[in-house]
Amino acid sequence: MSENLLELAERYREILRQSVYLVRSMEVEGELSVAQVSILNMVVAGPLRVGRIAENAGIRVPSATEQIIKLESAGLVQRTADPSDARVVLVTLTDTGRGRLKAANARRSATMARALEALDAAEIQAVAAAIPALSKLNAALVGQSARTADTTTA
Amino acid sequence: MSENLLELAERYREILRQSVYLVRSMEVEGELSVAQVSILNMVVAGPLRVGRIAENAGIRVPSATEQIIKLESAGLVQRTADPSDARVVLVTLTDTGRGRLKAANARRSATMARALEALDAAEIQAVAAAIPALSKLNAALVGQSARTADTTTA
DNA sequence: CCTATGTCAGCACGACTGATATTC
DNA sequence: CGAATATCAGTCGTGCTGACATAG
Repeated sequence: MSENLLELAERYREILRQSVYLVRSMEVEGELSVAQVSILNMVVAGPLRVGRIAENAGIRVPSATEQIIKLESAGLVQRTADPSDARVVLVTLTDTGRGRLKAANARRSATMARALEALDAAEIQAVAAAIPALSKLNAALVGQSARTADTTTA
Repeated sequence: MSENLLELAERYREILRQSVYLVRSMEVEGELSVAQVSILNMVVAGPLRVGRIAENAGIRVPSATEQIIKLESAGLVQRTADPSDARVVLVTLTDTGRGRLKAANARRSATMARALEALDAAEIQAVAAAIPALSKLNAALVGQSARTADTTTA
């Protein structure tokens, strides 16, 4: 069994490797970057503190701060102090940000959907059926690596 | 149907977004990077020219050159002129490179396999069943973006 | 002379660590 | 005062474009 798992792991790793480059190649001049879309997608539901954004994104707080400042400069989010704790900065999506995010998401999803059209019904079904498992797999990987951050930082 | 495809596209994009960061977080100090492993994996089967490596990796030739030079400095590959065409540089894996690659692959696959163990049998089956479809999906994405490279680069 | 192949130079983006306010 | 939160400064990795050298 561990044998089969290892083989599956290798094959999925290869898929992932390709995907990393594909995601990069989906970037388009003048549009929001993947990093930016990721953050904006997080604050669609409501204001989030910087630390929480970093955690969700799988990056360190300073990296999140940097992106957020860029997004603020572009007028896509707003930074406000948390009234109950002045150390905390809450990031809120602006209307402009909402619009740009929607457009970026639409374009990216359309690109992906177009690629999905190259698959036959059974293959599409297979991808759809795997989504929950892949999501769980990602969660397991997060818990596993858990970065050195937790123990190292601060 | 296009509706369903769009929804599936969105969900898969989310998986992908997470994966990009997870791949990064799998990096370990002092070990080969993803970029390097990718290239080394290509030359396991035999010598490859720089242009071909770039193409396989989904990067531009200068980027490939840079990585390859680093790998050569580290003694993991060797660059030799193609006897039949002196413009061509052939990249060959050294024994050292083979060893280091094997170790890196083993560690990464083990990490992935450990995460897969968090899944139940049905979920593992779902992932395994989706692999060919995902592979095809990646291929479709490659063909689609096709980068501006082809027409732009001299 | 024109094309193909690869390399060099310089740049952009996005992550990281370490150090520093500010607030609790 | 120590811990938590965010930011600033400086660095690194890895990609890109444009210019260039060499070979076909």
